[in-house]
Amino acid sequence: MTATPPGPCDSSAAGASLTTLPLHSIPDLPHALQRLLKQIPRGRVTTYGELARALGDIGAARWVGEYLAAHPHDDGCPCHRVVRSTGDVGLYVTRHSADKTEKLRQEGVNVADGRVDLSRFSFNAFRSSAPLAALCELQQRIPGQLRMVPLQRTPQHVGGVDVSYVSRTEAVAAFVLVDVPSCQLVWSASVRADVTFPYISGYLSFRELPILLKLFEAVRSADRVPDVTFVDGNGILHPRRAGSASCFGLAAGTPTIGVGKKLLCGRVDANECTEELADECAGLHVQRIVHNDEPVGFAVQAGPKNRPFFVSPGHLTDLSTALSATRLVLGNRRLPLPIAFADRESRKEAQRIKAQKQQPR
DNA sequence: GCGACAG
DNA sequence: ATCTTGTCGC
Repeated sequence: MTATPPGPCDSSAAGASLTTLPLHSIPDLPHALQRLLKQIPRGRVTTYGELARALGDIGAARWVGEYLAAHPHDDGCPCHRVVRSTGDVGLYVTRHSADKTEKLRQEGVNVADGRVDLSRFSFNAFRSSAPLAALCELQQRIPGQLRMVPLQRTPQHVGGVDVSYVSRTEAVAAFVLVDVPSCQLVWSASVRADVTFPYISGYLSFRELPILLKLFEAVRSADRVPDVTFVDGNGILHPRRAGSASCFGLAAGTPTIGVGKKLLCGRVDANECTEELADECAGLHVQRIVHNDEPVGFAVQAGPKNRPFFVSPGHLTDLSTALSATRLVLGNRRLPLPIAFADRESRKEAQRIKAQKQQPR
């Protein structure tokens, strides 16, 4: 007998545990960025993209820009030394680019026509542990631990989870329990938590996993664990097959299905896929999503005037199950009902908390 | 200048 | 995701 090579979604790995997802070591990205910032010498500049690269992924450039535009700032802060890759001075934390230009000139950086000559002034020799590169490597070990298997039976209870934000640092996660086949919302719960990891495309799980696990603990305590849970984020429809639905399913040890409103990666197969459809849902369009020559999910259009959504298996489900379960809970809305309900509940709870903070009595 | 990268 | 005026449609 020849050994089976461990491939993506292979079922040879041991049972999932929290050690496979070391949540205790999620890096403090804002702190890492602050440390990099201090390394830029007086009289030199760097770019948002170079800082992102030093953090371990150029994809974090947008967050670097957003963070520096509104961060804890003081007199000694060197954030004026970060400019756009074009050389344009760019935005400043004071909202006045002229302040940034003035500070640069004071330390000998020429600014002509709103631009810096990067070939003369740029600094890129950062010392960094590249925390995002480490997270990327962690993600690459996820797919081998996922179980792509069908559900044992038709689900009777389907869960949905979504996260809303009360502020930049505080989140609310809501869980809804939907009965099948009535599609009625039969129970819901929510939890609050501080969130410090930023949103960076491809790393959503590190932002939302802690609060999702806290939420699922509450679900367990109430003995309301569903047969499968829909998550507001992709499953294996991810550059490294490690979307938030997959990571959540793995960490919680529960079957999950991912739902995205935009296509994160891969391409929509031009051919309508008719085989998976036992066509009883009129006007339902389904097309395969292929990434790196692998089928990873489906684009589902519920109704002719709806934009499609993108469904993929997370953990303890497979492609076929993800689609069939979706059809079980597809109401008249654009999105599967567990996602629509969880979205509504988490927003409602976030609004309630905001109002309560303004009017404490 | 345009397109682009879940939430 | 959130912010946020007006606008469109059921």
